Amino acid sequence: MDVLAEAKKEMARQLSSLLNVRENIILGNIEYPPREVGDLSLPLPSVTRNFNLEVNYSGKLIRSMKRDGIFINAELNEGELFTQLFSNFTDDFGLVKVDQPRRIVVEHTSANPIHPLHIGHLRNVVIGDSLSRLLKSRGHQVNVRFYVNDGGRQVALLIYGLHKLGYPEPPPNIKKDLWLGTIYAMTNIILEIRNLSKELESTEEGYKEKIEKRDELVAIAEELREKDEKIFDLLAEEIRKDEDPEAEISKLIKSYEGGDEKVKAIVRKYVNYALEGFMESLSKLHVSFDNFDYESDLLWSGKVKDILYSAFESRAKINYKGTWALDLDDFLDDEAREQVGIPKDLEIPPLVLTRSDGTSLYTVRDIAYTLYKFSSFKADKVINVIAEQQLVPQMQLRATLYILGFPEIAKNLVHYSYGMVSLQGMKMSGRRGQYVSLDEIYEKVSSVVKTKVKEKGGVLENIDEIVNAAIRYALLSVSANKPVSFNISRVTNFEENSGPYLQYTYARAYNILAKLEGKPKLENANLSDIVEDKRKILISIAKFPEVFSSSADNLQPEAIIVYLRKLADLFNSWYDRERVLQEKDDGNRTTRIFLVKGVETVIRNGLDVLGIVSLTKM
RNA sequence: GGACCCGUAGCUCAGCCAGGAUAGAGCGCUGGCCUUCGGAGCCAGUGGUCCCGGGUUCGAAUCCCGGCGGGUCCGCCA
Repeated sequence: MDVLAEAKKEMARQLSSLLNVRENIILGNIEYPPREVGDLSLPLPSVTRNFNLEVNYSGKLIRSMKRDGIFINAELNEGELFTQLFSNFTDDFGLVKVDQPRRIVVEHTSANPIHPLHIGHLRNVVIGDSLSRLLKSRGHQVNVRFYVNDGGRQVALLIYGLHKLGYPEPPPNIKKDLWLGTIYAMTNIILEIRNLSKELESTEEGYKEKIEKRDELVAIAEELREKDEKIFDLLAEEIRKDEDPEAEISKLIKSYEGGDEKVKAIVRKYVNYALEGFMESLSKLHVSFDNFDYESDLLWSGKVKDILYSAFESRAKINYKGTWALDLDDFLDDEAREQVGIPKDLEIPPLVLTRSDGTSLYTVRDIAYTLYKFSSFKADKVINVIAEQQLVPQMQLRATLYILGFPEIAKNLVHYSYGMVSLQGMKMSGRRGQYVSLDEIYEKVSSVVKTKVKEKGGVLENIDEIVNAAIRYALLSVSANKPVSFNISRVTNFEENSGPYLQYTYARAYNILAKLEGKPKLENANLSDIVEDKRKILISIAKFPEVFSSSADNLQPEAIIVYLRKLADLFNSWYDRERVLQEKDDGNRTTRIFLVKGVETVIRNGLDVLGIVSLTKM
């Protein structure tokens, strides 16, 4: 039950008759004043021209109201608030369910199965998982999916490299995705250098830049070679023997798309090795998926072909650079753009339908996948957690869906975009093997946590949960659309602004309650003890239902982080000043126990929707 | 060149979408607090042209327009 909402209603009801303004208009303008002038506030100019009035009201949840300049400030009756809040207090306090649950697909992470997950993926993982948890807690039906990108050129390139090596098995002492990543990067860089050298032979144009670029690539190649000289040299040798590697890769894509049984078995085997590695990394962060969708299944099922057929029938079809494409720009009017979230002035590039060799392209496969996500879960809404770099392709996707006759799907497809992650200035490239893997990050944070726990004489059993909290907090506390600079020393700083700080605060609250003998009775509480810190804590607890609901409805997990940190600050300040269990007065002790229970519950529920485990010992 | 994102304290960021009172945290720096429920804590101090210039408004960090700086994208890659 949202008692604070009741208080606001009471305030609005009174002012409604006084100002002759509709109640819900007032309700929508009530805010929390920044300073200690009251608990709730209505700026008069937002609802009326009549500023010069006097208010005199004393009611149930609202103790008093008075005008202060252009504001009407109200003071809450903390005793009534306390009684109402705790007379109906449950373990799931604040996790308010929506009236009309919806069916929502969240697709996230979906990393290419060709190299280990790195820090860029980590942001995707953490955002996607928190959104899923938030929406579930809000009462929606949520389906979490991982798109396995096994249909493109990148996997084909990896398989090409593995083919040159005679399809080796990964050595037992190395993580499979890491091993694949090295082979992929080696293959890619050898081919890049080869292609560049060819260009240098045939053209004078941009000679100097190309030489410089080649030198850069050679330097990267040398670094890669150090990882495993035998494999690198063998790969380079075998690729050199190859007359036309690009044709080989193209052939691979064709036979895989065509469903060649031998190729299928090989590709699936290695792709699944990569996925095994992913899941091993992700399980440490408590991330799981309901479905893994292989691109190739869409191809083999004919769903991609169906899309192509209808695209070929479309009046937007054009001939583009020697192949077929859809002209998205001229077939979307301003209204359509508005509906599917494409800026009016943006020139949206045509959607190329197939490669000249007949093989399929990512965005086209993604159209089939989008339709599949909607239909297989009967989804009202699909949220794709994808980096901002893919803004334009995601727009092309929505535009195409609109043009091909799926306007509703285009409208309900949400691109949840997030900014770049950089690691202390270093730029990452999976294709070149330049990245810091998620496992490395995890290990680094973990070793710092171990050292700290030992220093403090804490328990070792929850180290993994502290690492998870530190990582999630660091990535979630920055709004998704902002770029993030991931800095290990900041992530491993567990002072006030951190996940472990919240866990620590939780443990404090929990352990007070754990030592409790007997059950406190609400009617024994001394309401006049609710002053200063305690009053602030009470009001803060009462805000949780509102914070949670709006965080979930606006897809803003960071709002919960900010709120929990403020609550933890309030609690810790008070904790240092006053006792709970040692308090002599029974009435005061009872009041305080209820407040601690409130804090404990709110932090537990808040952390839970963020995927952070509340610890009772650390 | 065009489009999109970002610009708030020395550093990292909340607040901006739904305008409201004297702009908030953490780190850093200075100085204090361990006989009491867990010091990963608490208290005090330090620190701001909210990138700049216009406009709208009773009121702008927040909305609009124009700049500046940084990033991203503009592929028959994903």
